[in-house]
Amino acid sequence: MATIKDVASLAGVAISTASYALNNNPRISNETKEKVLAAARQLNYQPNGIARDLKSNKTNTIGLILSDLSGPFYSELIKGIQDVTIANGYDLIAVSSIGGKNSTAVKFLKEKRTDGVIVLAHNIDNKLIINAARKDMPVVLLDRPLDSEYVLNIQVDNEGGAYKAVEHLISLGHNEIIYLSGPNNSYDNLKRFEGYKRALKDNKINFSGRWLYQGNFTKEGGYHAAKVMLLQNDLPDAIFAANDEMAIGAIEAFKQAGVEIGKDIAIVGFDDIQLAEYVNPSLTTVKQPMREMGAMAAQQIFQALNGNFFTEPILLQTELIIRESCGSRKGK
Amino acid sequence: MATIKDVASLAGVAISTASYALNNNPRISNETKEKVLAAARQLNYQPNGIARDLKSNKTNTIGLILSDLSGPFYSELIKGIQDVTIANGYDLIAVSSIGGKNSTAVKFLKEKRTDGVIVLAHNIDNKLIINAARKDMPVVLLDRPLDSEYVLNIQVDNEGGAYKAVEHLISLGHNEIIYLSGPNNSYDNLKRFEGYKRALKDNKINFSGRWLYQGNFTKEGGYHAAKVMLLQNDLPDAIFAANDEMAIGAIEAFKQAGVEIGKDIAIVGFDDIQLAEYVNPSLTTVKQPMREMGAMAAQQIFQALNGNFFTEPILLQTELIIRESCGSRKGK
DNA sequence: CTGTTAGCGCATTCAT
DNA sequence: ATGAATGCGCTAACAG
Repeated sequence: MATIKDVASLAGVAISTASYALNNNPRISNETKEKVLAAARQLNYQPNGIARDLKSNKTNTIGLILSDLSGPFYSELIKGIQDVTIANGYDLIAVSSIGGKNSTAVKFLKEKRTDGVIVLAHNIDNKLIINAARKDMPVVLLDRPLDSEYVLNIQVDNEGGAYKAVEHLISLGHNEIIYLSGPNNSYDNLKRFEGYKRALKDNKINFSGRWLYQGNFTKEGGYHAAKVMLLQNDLPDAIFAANDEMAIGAIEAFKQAGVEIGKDIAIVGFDDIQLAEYVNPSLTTVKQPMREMGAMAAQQIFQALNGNFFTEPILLQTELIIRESCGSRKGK
Repeated sequence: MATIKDVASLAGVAISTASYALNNNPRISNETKEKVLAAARQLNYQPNGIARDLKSNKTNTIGLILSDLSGPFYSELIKGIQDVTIANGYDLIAVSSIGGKNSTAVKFLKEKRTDGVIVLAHNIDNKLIINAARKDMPVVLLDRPLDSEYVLNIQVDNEGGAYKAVEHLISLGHNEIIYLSGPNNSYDNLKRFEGYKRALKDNKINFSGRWLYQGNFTKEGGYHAAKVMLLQNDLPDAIFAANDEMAIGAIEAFKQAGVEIGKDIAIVGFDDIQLAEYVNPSLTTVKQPMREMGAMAAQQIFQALNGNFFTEPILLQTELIIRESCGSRKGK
C-alpha cells in the first residue's frame, strides 16, 4: 500500500504539503495540488483510515450492537438507524454480542472504535455500558432503562402494549389466559408480564401460577410449552405470548395436535415480525414502531455528539394489530 | 481516557514496561507486573484498539458486506460466518453497501479497516474489489465469479438449481412456464435464467418472449408482475420466480384475484427463505446451503491469511424443496 | 529484568 | 505557498 509519504516523494513535495493537497486545503496552489493528485492517482493511493482515526480521535462511525446479528426482527430497526446515520455522513457497522466477554461487541464498547453505540442486546451488562459511555461516545439503550451519564434511553411501552393485548383477549370473553414468558433476565419480558397482570387485575381475574409457561423468546420454546399444555390435557382459553416467535411455535404445536386456533384457543403475540402476517392463521400481535425507534436512536446519538443530552427517557407507543389468531373476521 | 502512558507513570515504570506487563510478556517480574496491573485497574485503563491496529497493521476483524443489512435472507449465512470467525478469534462486523460510492462498504474496502472481506452485494463493482484485494486482505465473493489475485469465489449452483425447479414444473405437466426475473445486472439472476432455458430446451419447449416478466427480486415486483398477468387475462400454467420474495408477492396477487395456487397455477421460488414455509400455500422452492456457504467463506479467508489461496471456484449444490405451491400432497 | 527509542500513517502547528 | 517537526497510543527492537 502506498502511503502519503510515497505520494509526497513522487510529487517532490513535503508530506505536509501532500496532506494539505489531498484534503483540498486552499493554502496549496493549484499547480502543486495537481502534481500531488497525479502522484496519488499513479500510486493508487488510499489514505489509511486507521491512522486518520488515531490522529483525529474520531471514527465517523456508529456501532449497532445486537445480541444476534441474524435475527429476523431487526430489519426495520436497522433501516431507521441507517437513514439517519447516512444523512449525517456517518458509517454504521453492526456487531454481535455473541460470545459474551470476548464478543466483538464488548471490544467495540471498551476500545474507542466508534463515536457512538446503539445497544439492543440483553447480554451486555450495565456496568460495561456505564464504563463505555463518555461525552464523545454516547450510548443509546434500547432494551432496558439505565440512568447514567451519557447514556440515553429509548423504550417501547411494553407494559401498555401487553395490557392492550390481554384486554383484547378478555373482551373476547376469555378468562384463563396463559402468559408464555421470555427469559427472566429480559427487561422487556418483565414489563410485558406486568402489563399482563395489570390487565387481569383490572378485570378482576386472579392470576394463577399455573398460567405461567417459559418459552425463552424462541420458536422452539413456544412449541415446547404448547406441547406441555397439550400433554396436561388442560388447555386454557387463550395465550398471551411475550413475543411472536414463541406464539408461532405454539401455533405449530397446536395445529399438529388438531387444535383449532382462533376457535379452540386464542393466541396473541408481541413484536409484529414479518412472519406474523403470514402464519396460518395470521397472528394478532402488538406492533412496535421499530423503524421510528431506530431513527430516534440515531438522532439521539448525533444530538448528544453535539452536546445536547436529552436526558428524559423516551417511551414509544405500541399498536394492537388484530388478525386471525383470536378468532376473527375471516371466521376461522 | 487513560492511556498506557498514564498507567506507566502511575506505576512508576517506563511505557514499554507497562506495555509488556499488560501483554503478559514473561520478561517482566511478577512484582512489577502486579504494580502495573494495579495502576491500570485504578485508572480504568482500556487499550486504544485503533492505535494497536495501526501499529500492528492488523485489525483482527473480518468484514461482511451486504447490499442491505436488513434482509431476511442472510440469517443463516451470517451464522455460518460467525461460527468460524469466532472460532478463529476474529471479530465480525457487518456493513451495508447502501449509498454506493459513499457507502460504508466502499470505505471499508478501500481503507485498510479489516483483515478480510466477504462480499454479497451486487452494487459493489469488480474494479473496486480487484483494487482492494491484497495478500493481507483476501476478499471472498459470494455473488458472482471474478478471476483476480487474492479474490476467492464461492458460488451456489444457480443454473442447476433453476434447472431442477423448472424440470419439476414440467414433470407435473406444465408447458407454459413464465420466468419471473430478478434485476438484469444480477449474476445470480442470469444463471437462473440460463437454467430455466436449458430445462425448457431439454424438454423441447420453445421459450417465448411473452414468458419473461420483471420482478426485480422484490415482493412488490412479484406482486405487480402477477397483476399484469391477470390484467392480460392470459394466465400461464406455471411460474418460476427467480427468488422467493417475488414468488410470495405473486402469490398474494393471485390469492386476491381468486386464482387458486397449486391448482389454477403452479409457482416455484428460489432461496428457501424462512417465509417460504409459512406462506399459504407453502412455497416449493430451491434451497441454497447458506450456512455452509458462510462457513466456507470464512474458512477461505483464514486459509488465505495463512498463505493458502485456494484458487478453484467452489460450487455449492442446491436442493429442491417441494411444498404446496405446485399442487401437492396436501391436496390443495 | 527494565528503560530508551523508533516508527506505524496521518494531520497540524509553527517556521520560513 | 511550502516544509520541518511533533504527536495521536501503542508495540518491539535494541541496549543496558
